[in-house]
Amino acid sequence: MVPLKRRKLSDTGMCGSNSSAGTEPTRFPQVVLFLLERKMGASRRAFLSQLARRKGFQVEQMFSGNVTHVVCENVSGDDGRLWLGSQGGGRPSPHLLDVSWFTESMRAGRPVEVLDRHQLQERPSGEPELEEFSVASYACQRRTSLENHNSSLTDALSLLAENAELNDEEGRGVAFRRAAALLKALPSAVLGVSQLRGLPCLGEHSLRVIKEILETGTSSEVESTRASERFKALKALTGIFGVGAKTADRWIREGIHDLQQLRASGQVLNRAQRAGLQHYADINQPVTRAEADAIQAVVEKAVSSVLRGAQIVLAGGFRRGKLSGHDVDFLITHPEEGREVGLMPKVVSWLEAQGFLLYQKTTRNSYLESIDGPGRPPSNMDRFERCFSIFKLPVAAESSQRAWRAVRLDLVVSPISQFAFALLGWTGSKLFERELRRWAGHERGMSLSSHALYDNKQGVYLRAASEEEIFTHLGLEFIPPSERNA
DNA sequence: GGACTTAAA
DNA sequence: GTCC
DNA sequence: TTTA
Ligand SMILES: Nc1nc2c(ncn2[C@H]2C[C@H](O)[C@@H](COP(=O)(O)OP(=O)(O)OP(=O)(O)O)O2)c(=O)[nH]1
Ligand SMILES: [Mg+2]
Ligand SMILES: [Mg+2]
Repeated sequence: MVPLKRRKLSDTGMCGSNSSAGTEPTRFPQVVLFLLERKMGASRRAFLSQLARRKGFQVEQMFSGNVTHVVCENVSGDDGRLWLGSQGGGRPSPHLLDVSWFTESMRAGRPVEVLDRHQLQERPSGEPELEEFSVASYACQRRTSLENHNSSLTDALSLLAENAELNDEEGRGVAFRRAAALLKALPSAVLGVSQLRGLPCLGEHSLRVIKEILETGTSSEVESTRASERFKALKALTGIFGVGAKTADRWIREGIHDLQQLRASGQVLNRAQRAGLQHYADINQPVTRAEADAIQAVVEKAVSSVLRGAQIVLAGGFRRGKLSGHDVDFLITHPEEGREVGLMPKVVSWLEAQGFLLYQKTTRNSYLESIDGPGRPPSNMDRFERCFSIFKLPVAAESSQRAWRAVRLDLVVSPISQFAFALLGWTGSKLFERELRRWAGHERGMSLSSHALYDNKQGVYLRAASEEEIFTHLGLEFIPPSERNA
């Protein structure tokens, strides 16, 4: 029913455990052991290390060129060699051995001769001990916390995704986004591509990039893209609020590659772009959680002074637990359906009157519903839904400096009947939202937006008073906000 | 060879 | 680029 | 075309 791809993961696990010094003098100076922690586990590694030292073996805590014998458990030969290569070789290669060599040597009280059967096999030896590790196809079927065990890999794939998007190749972009998101969801660091073959979203190209990074530390494609003039120009220009991939591409074709050239060009900018250019440096500086909290206090004051009982919720990346973001997102509602009507212009006017808004664009909601709709009266004449703004946030500063910074602020007003959809839609991540909607359409024949969930087969809207109810409608396990960081 | 999230301006 |  |  549910698309699910299963495969074994030969787990990893880098060094970093602590253990006591040797208890006996070294009896076999020609043998220096190193026990690979990955898959063996820190406590078993410590136990085996101590055992070997009591028998007079030299066991190194850290891998170095002195090591002659590397002992592994449940690690494939490919992955073992990959790990060895990543240690920066150059010296004669040590033996890569299965734990069977170790146990036989302990029993014998001396290092036994290395035989073929001791060499690391292509297949991990303790097959039954391998934990089965399944990865669902859709990002909305799995948990993705902020704890990322593969950040060098996901950074690389995310850059390729960004580059595709900047070049107006959305399909390619989302493919790399999905590949990156899959690695973000893994419970441990990837050791070798052999662990990944068979997983969804990882094709030839992504695996090639991953392999190169595991073997050399970097990807030549990623680094050449990062260094390319086109990528740098696209990033600089789309860093302007109101400038997307197509406008940036046109400007580059006209010889405009940076802000200086743009200012000198006399290009006619729209209002959003003029504001974006004026506040370029501030807007491209990360917003901290403390700044988000400070803005929340102001927005709460604005909202409560124009409508008693109205409620405001921090959404976006901060609701997912991020410590910084590119903007701050708030949802506003009222427990009594309809009381929120006309609220957005009032809140915006209050903020403007207080001098808090450097820029704002308020957009009307023309969302249409039928009698079976989400349960609110029609007539959307004065339903203002969203406000994209630039907030003037007071900050501590020297007397010679300005005492504020610009922060992108998004406000959303939602009727309580649609609030769960708005909350789900505005909590993200962006990829998580796309995957939810793709799941809804492809697997359930439904259409999900930040206003409603529509059953295309029954021809009815499905009501929901909470995010949990929406997941239930979709036949998905509930994923809490902190686990939606796909 | 086509889909790839959905909606507003 | 990946999947169907 | 850009934004969420
Ligand atoms: N469906 C859908 N939702 C989106 C899209 N872009 C953004 N959203 C939703 C999910 C986001 O978490 C939420 C807020 O957008 P933001 O651009 O502010 O992203 P977010 O807050 O996650 O990250 P940030 O820390 O601000 O960089 O809006 C989109 O293209 N489609
Ligand atoms: Mg945000
Ligand atoms: Mg936002």
